[in-house]
Amino acid sequence: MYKEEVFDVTEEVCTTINKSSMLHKRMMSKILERFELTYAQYQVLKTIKKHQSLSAKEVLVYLDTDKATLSGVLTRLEKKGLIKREKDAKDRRLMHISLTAASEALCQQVMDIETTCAEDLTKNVKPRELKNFFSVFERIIENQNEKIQSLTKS
Amino acid sequence: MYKEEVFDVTEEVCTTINKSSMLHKRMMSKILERFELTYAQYQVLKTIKKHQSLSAKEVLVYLDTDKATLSGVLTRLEKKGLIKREKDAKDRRLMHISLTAASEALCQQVMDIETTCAEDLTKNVKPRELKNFFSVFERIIENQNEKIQSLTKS
DNA sequence: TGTACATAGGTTGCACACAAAATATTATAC
DNA sequence: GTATAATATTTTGTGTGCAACCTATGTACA
Repeated sequence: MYKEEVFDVTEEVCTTINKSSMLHKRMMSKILERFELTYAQYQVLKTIKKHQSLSAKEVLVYLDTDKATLSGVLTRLEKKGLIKREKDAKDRRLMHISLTAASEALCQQVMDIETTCAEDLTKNVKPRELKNFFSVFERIIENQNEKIQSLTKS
Repeated sequence: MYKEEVFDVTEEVCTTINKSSMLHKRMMSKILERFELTYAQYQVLKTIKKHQSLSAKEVLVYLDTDKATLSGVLTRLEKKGLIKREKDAKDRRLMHISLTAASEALCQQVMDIETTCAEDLTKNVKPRELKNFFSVFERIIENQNEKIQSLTKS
């Protein structure tokens, strides 16, 4: 009896996390709509803005995403004139990616809206509760990574 | 100072949720690989199994996903012989979707594995902590829905 | 020096997320 | 009783997620 309850709750953890993630993407998409940006594109812009200039590889690490996906996103951003790509003079495999003046301003504008919005999401959560929430979440993510590791090996 | 800290943490909530969601999909994809199923396909099978037979519309409500996406998933599942689609005799707009003997067994097999895996994800989380975790999460999701509502109206 | 390996990045193919439009069928208004 | 609106589902187009493969460049070592 007790065991079954644990199982149910545990499985609900996953569906809850997925649901919330989906909602967040929907929210951001709604916000980004009028800027004609997708969420993935915005994340890339934000990451580059934070570090001034990055290689594609570095963006991959920061966003924990896939190079094939990123490649497409970068192509579209470049086409829109929101990023510049330049080959490294020394190591010609490397691409230096940086924002343009237009995207600097655009990105900052969205970041301001995002901050305001994000603040509302935890408006009725006490700091102490939020801290515990993170503590549990960190353990879950650690366990997820472990599980993926063990599944990848076998 | 304090305010900035709150903002940072809040924004981290979103990235944490997204990260965990991504990890869960990766984990499930790894598990489903050898069954030649995708996570979306499995979710649809599981939903139908739980309710014996559903219309596409009903599956949409349960999974809170998109009808265009679902249509494609159903087409692929039917092609693999894992679901049957039959038009309702009275209302010929409705499709009754049900599992086949093959997919009943397949789905149960995956569900058993999933249960075992999901259990591990909260292995080092106390029941009380998990309860609080959910309590916070419910509020966040409620806030997300509110925010999306307000963005959709304007 | 040359060969094997590693690394950064891109391309291709399949599946999914989602908006918009199309299609088919039923319900409602008048 | 026919025009109109509503509903269920599919189709189309763009962008993303990801595995597999390809290319170009750099590094290590015999």
